[in-house]
Amino acid sequence: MSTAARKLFHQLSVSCKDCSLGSLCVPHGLDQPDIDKLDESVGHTKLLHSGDYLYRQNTSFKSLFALKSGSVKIVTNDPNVGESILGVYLPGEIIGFDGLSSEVYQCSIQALETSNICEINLDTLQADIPNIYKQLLKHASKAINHTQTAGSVNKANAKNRVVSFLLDIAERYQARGYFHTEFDLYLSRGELGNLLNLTPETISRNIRQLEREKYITLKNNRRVVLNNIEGLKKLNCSPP
Amino acid sequence: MSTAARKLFHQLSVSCKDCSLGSLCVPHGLDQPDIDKLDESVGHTKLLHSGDYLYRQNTSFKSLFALKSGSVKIVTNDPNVGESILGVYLPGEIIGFDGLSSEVYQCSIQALETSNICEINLDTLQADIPNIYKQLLKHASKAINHTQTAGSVNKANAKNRVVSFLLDIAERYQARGYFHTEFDLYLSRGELGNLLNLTPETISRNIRQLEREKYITLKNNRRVVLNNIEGLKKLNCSPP
DNA sequence: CGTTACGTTGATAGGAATCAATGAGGGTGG
DNA sequence: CCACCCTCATTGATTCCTATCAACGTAACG
Repeated sequence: MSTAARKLFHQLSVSCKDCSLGSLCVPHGLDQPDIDKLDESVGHTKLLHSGDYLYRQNTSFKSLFALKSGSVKIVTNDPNVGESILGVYLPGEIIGFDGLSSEVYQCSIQALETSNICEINLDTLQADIPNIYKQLLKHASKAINHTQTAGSVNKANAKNRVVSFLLDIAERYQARGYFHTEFDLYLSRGELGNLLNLTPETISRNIRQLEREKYITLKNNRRVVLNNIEGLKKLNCSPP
Repeated sequence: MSTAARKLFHQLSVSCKDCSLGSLCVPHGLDQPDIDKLDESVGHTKLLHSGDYLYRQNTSFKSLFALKSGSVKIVTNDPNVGESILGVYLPGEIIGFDGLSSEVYQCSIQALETSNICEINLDTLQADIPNIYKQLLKHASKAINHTQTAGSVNKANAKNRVVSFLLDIAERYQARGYFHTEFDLYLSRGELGNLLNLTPETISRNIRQLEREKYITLKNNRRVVLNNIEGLKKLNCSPP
């Protein structure tokens, strides 16, 4: 880690009330005493590098986590099917619900880039902050809604699935106030295909066609610029 | 409603501690005082008939619900895509998480048969029972896991999707102690196709082929008998 | 500079969608 | 009670989209 990076990292180890995520994370809706209590239960920021695991499938549940910066993928490994990528998490999103019901993580979380993550230990929270459970329940609810709509993407053809994915990422960045018309795809064509139930070849063909149609521009194959978000949305509204 | 049915209905209006669902529902993990508090927050059992809505998409969130008997489907209506069936709920499962994060139900719930449903009013629960939030969070977590695995079914071919659906229903009945090798499909071929991202014709062809192969037996087109669950599981493990 | 993994592009094959026709069941009204 | 209608299910023929197979290009890395 470079000196500059180290400095940046330390800046990120702040308390919940000073955290740049602000209302995007769990504390939203809590009053000051509750946030202070939350602070005590939130461990130091973890630093993950690309490829590092936050936790692995079939290990015992320890905590929920809040993604502070970077991005990670959530994957399951079923011996019959192989590795399935279920989605990606962006800053401000809560990770770990997959382990809550059975006390064993049902998925693995792997960093797609350098990422900072806060640990939310439910045991130390105890019953101290009832409101925080309400907040977590809301996050879980949002996760359910997102997973469900992501599942219905499978009804669309290949092109619309790719477009839906790009728009989904853009909207999630936008909802959190990030620049949303240009971002890195930290997933390879193969991983995108895995996520969208398509082959790498089909992903490539459709991304290239979107580029020929001027909807997007590619930089170095991994960075995508959305030139015409409204056009992309229309594409999805009126299937060919 | 017949006299017998009315009598049955009244029998079902019992308190949480006497409910036949027992540990399958929310109270699991709560102590007696908490269950008593829960009882106060649980409204009378609602009776729904086939086609009735428990709630409709885009209406404001009121409560979570516990399905006591019967079955319902959860659907979303996107003007671009039309109606999408996201899944079915069986007895002991919690309904309504889709409305929790935004305070507006994101889906509709429609009864597939005569069904009894308990209402769980979160407002009256307040902060009285911190543990209940823990329980609800676990239910939400389970829902996330289920939705995710259901989504990965879309990677399979048509036959395996049908098999996965049948096995999923069977396992959920079994987990709750119900007879699980014979049950009614309250979904039409078209609805099954909608749920599994296939056409009614494809559903029909695959169901009939499973019947020809003796894996299942159909009664009146809607009732299915699983003759060889182990065989069905093997089918899914080793795709052709 | 070779190696390796990833991405692109083309040709072909396969599986599900679509189109079309018939069959079966359930309810309604004559 | 039966004929009719309407919806759903089934089955076959054909089409279309994506997977598969194959070859080549490209970039990062030691």
